[in-house]
Amino acid sequence: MSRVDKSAIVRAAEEVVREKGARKLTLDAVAAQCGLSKGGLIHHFRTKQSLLKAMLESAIAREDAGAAACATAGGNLVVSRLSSIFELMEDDEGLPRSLIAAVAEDPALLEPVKVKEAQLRNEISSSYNDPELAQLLILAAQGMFFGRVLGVMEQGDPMLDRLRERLFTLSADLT
Amino acid sequence: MSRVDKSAIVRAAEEVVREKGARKLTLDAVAAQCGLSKGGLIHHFRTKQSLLKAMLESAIAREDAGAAACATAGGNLVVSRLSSIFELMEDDEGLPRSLIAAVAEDPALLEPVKVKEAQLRNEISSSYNDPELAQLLILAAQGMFFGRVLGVMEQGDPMLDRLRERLFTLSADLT
DNA sequence: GTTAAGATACCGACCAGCCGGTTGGTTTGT
DNA sequence: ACAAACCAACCGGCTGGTCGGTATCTTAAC
Repeated sequence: MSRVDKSAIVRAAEEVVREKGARKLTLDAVAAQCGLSKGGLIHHFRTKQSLLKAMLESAIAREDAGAAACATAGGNLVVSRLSSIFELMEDDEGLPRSLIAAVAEDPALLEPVKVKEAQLRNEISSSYNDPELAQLLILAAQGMFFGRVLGVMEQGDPMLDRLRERLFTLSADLT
Repeated sequence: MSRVDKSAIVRAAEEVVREKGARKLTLDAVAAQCGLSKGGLIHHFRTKQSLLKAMLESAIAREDAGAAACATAGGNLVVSRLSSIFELMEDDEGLPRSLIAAVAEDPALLEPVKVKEAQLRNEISSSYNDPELAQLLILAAQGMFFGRVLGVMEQGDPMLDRLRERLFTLSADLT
């Protein structure tokens, strides 16, 4: 076996991003963070892009888990999706922004996100009798997500809470 | 006077981004694109960041002009804003994505966007008797914008058109 | 139980290309 | 003549990736 496994490396990479920002996500930095030499790191991820991909997949998995948890807790599809988006908005500070930066520069990384999103759209289309409205609610939440994560919206703004509330009440009315 | 002015340089930079992507937006490339040496370029923009800032401001100005045009054509505030967002979504291919990448890595560039957005929120708050709903409509459009620009949503999707339509009908009902 | 052999994990020095920015000079406009 | 515009060679740091080697583990034959 190995002293470190891939998931530990991904966590280390996330840590680096959180502490130093996307621009400083360097192979040396990641290696140092998880107590590995660059050679050792490269042994696990042959290229930086593959590491980015793993980070993206990890993030997606986490978000999915959040949504699933809320879904079993009784929320409908849209409500649980909204919850997971807002949750993601709260806890991690700089990680989402950095992932956005990475993705914006390399569209190839998006593939997994794309399929997840397509799945979600299908589920919505077949679950609600006004799927467009349901879609729009999620899109609004995603808009808030980007606005918040990129720093356009202040987090202290009470407007933000009101909008969040409103989204939930609107989505509760969905059938 | 000079053979080239700042706006020409900004246009050249946009061209580079559109052709080669954000990662390849290098001072040499921009200089070459507008027939200037790197030294000559640096004479106009002392640092790369200042060039990025100019690009951002130019983009904001364009989007504002679009919204203003629609506003004088009779649309209400939200409608004109939606129009300008969708317009931006259509015409430029890789530019918005690259600007997003730049901004995500350097939050300082966001300041102008931030104030514009704050202004817009204020106007909305005092113009509609359900400002939250108006906000949500714009946020949904922005969500679509990000989804489309980052490549998560396919542009051929008929769902996209339906959502756009729906947003306009909803915003037409605003008072 | 021991050992030989192969594979896997890891190390760290090194390299080559890229890129932002500097500098010292030349041209061009007034 | 003076300044602004511009040029082109150069520098230095950073970074992704390579490479030749060592250490640790697995397997299996004896």
